[in-house]
Amino acid sequence: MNKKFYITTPIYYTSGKLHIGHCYTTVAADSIARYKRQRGFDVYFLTGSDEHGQKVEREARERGIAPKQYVDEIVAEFQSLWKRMNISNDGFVRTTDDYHEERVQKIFKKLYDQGDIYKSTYSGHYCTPCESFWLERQLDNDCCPDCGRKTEMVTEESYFFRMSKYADRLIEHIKTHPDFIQPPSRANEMLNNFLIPGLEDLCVSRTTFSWGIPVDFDPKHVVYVWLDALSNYITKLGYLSDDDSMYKKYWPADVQLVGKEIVRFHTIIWPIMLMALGEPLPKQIFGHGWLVLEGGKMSKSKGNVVDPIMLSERYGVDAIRYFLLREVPFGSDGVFSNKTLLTRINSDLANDLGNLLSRTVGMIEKYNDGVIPNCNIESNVGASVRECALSIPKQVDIHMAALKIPEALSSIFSLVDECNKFVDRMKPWELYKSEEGEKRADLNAVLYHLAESLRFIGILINPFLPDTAPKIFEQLNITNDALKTVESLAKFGSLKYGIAVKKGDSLFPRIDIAKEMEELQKLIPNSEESEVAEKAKQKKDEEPSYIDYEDFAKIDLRLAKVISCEEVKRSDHLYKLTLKMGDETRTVLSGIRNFYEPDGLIGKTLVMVANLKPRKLCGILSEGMILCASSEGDKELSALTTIAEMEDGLKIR
RNA sequence: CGCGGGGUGGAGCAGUUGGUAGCUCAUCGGGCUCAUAACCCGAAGGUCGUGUGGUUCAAGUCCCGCCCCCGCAACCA
Repeated sequence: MNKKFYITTPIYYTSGKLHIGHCYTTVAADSIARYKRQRGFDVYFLTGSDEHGQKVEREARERGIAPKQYVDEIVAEFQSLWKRMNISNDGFVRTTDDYHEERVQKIFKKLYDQGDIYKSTYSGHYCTPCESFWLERQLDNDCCPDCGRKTEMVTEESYFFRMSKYADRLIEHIKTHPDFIQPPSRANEMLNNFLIPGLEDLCVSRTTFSWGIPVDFDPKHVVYVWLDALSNYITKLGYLSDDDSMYKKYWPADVQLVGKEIVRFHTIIWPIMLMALGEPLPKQIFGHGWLVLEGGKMSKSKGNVVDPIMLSERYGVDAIRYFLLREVPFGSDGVFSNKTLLTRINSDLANDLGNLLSRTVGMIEKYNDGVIPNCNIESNVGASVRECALSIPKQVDIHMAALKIPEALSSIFSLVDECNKFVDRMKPWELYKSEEGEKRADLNAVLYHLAESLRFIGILINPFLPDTAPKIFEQLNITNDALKTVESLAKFGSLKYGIAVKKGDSLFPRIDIAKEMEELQKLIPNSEESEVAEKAKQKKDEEPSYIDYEDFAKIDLRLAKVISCEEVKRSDHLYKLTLKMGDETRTVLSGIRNFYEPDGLIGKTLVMVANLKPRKLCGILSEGMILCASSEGDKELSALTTIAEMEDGLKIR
């Protein structure tokens, strides 16, 4: 009987498109799953979608469709993305699936019946228009940090989960199971910040919205989304159902991959839920780092393409997988930029791996009529290659045991490296030219060792680059499945001789990075900024471009008097201005906090774009824009006004 | 204020229990021609944020002080 291995990704929230970061988590989980399958484990790999909650409800409403219809569309996108990325998940759980909802209700009921969930009252600062509760410290002068309106104290009945009861047990578990939370720094974080200071009971029901799983014995409440979402890991396996054989077989999970932002939920709420249910805890919660965009924050202006579909269409799925797996180190963050992506693809995949296959097959064609030669496998020639090849599987295993995927890949590529050096050292082209039989044997040995090493590489790389490995086998014309297994790596020299190789396309075509960077710039769909910048640059070089008067006339410029000015709490730069424009009053956000004190603005009459499409920023609707002059890099800035004092509301033309 | 992460040759990073400072990319020089202008060899480049601080025979590594960056933390209309 094979050993089982259960691995999960988080279920992703259906409030928008998935980006490269989600791909990272899922590709990592996929590689681990494939790796384990390759070593003979009975693997179950689960991913899915988290579909409930207020945010989804609201988005659906804005689009005028039913929540279910909305999530269906998004989930279809998720699934097609995973298909495209070659994700080999065994299950896909949706929190709107019947079985899930039913089992979550059972879990809730069970916890309630045994007294771990109890009904009580919750009081908090509530913003009615936003339908949100806020904590004392989140408030902005007793006002909602979202919309700025006054909040009120509201008391309502809610269900609470007795987390406090299990806190000590959890602390104990974390301390006695050092592998439970990985990397260990995260465990310290959880202990110091949350567990040791003491846990409060968690409010696990909501009545402020309805898009969720109703509490079956008290249907005006819906189950708190995290309770709902976390349960997916066991509901999918049939927990609390008539047929829980899957659950019995696979639970507890061996690895649960999560992004660092949700480590907290997975290492506190989730284990406590399981303790309360009397179920075993997962063996490991692994909080991986993030793929951050170059420059730190969101930086559309840097012009980085982060749409995984577009990237995979351009360079191939395996190139993207390779980059993700290689670039984010164990437990910390990796950097994404177009340049690092392209450099990585070129140097590792095209120059080293792709080229090695290409030159190997090329030489076999040229020097041995396209047939893999026989050779003495104990010859001195290639001893270092054999040694290297035989040592790699173990290295990979060691790294993978600690989920150090980048290091595992690096080990595999050290064999690629060794082979490339081997070629130069042996100079097969010279061996070929000499007529002596001795050299002929050496040449055969070189060719054979290269081909056999590529077989090793193909097998080892398979879990990470599942499209590439078969291409390697194809060109080497390896058809026997026994020669594609990890078991076959115990011995160097199993590759059959006398078989004709089949030269094929380059595994990874080399990319002209400079050209490609330009292309990418043009393709960025969400970065008007960079396009605008580029166009502006062009214009500078060429003649000025004119707009018609009608174009100008479209802009409704007005004088507006500042009535009030306050800081937007959730921003470092923004002021919330209240402007008077004749009879009308407008709220406008402006990023000029570093240049003016509120008193310096109040009473001033400024120039404002009055017909700019309103947009929400920091949760506040901004209904216009203030015009300012500013120097390069915003070193200096000054708001526009009129030379003579004029009445607010006047049109500017 | 807080909590966490970090500051190592041009860029991105390794440096386990203290013992000659490494890797990838980029740069420069050379070699080779089987290969995807790829591959191989070599070189230059670092007072390891800082304190003429402490411990030590010995500190990137341990201790202390200081400075800076980043995340937690919904952002330039």
